[in-house]
Amino acid sequence: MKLTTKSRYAVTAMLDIASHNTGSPISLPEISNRQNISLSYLEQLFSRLKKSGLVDSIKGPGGGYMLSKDANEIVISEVIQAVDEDLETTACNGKSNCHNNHQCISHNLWQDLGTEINNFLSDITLKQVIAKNNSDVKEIKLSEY
Amino acid sequence: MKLTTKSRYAVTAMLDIASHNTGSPISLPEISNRQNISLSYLEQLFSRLKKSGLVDSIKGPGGGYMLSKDANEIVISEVIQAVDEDLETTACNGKSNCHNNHQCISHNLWQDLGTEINNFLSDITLKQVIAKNNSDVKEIKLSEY
DNA sequence: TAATAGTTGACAATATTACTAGGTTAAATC
DNA sequence: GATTTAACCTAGTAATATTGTCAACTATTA
Repeated sequence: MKLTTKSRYAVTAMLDIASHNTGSPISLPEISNRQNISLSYLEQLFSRLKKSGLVDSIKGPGGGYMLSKDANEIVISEVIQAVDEDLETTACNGKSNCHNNHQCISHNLWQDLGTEINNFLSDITLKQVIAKNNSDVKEIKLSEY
Repeated sequence: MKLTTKSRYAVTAMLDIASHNTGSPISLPEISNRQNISLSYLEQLFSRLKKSGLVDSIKGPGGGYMLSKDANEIVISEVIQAVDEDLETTACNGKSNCHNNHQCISHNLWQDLGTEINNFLSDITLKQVIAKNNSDVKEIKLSEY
């Protein structure tokens, strides 16, 4: 699980579509204006999102992108994984060139932590984030979902 | 909260020190060998970690770095924040150039999510990660801490 | 059906960040 | 005091993120 501005842009854009879900597609220029993300960059991100099957596209005037499934079926982690390839696993992990125990241990520690973060982000859907926001609650608490 | 290889290297290195805590300092060449992280890169990371007050250093032969406080007082999030400056907050956030509501809403959505991730990583200390690993449990579950 | 404008899609160029290489300074041992 | 080991500093290179430009496609409209 990698978490950068790229991830944030992708999630933000998906949230934008989800919250403007009127049945008709949302164009990238719209999202670019609303979210202050460069159009070129959005195009690259949505190329990935489409390849991952998270959005469908329609060309021409009135076209744009739509969520491929319902907003409560798309979790944050899959959006992130669509645009940010995973962190490389360490060279040592499971391979023969790891000579001492301590090395593997430390590597596994981080891997487990990464898994945990991933689980965390797999529990939150686009819809949940938006619903929570609409209810005017300042802080989002996972336990409250 | 930003999560990259840089973060992972820093956390791994800190875990390495914490798990070899014999009172005497740990040198970067040691960590470099055990964790397969380039020495030069470790030096840069530890420059940040020291500035943030997470480690103390001793020069010369037999020198190295030590945790500045106990391993159960250092949480994962502060290690990450020491080496990876925070994600820039969006240009719109709280400023006058945000003209429509949707924009701010979407920005806040991500910010809240970021806060939540940060809270999550603030609940886990170096010591907890190591203890969990020593107990031979495959998966780490936050609820079990 | 031809022209036009809105839109996705592909590719090059720039900016930022990750990572490496080499040298300098401080402390310890011989 | 010379040598070794380590932190510390400065610059360079490689990779990635971000932006800019242009081509290809599609619906509308005349």
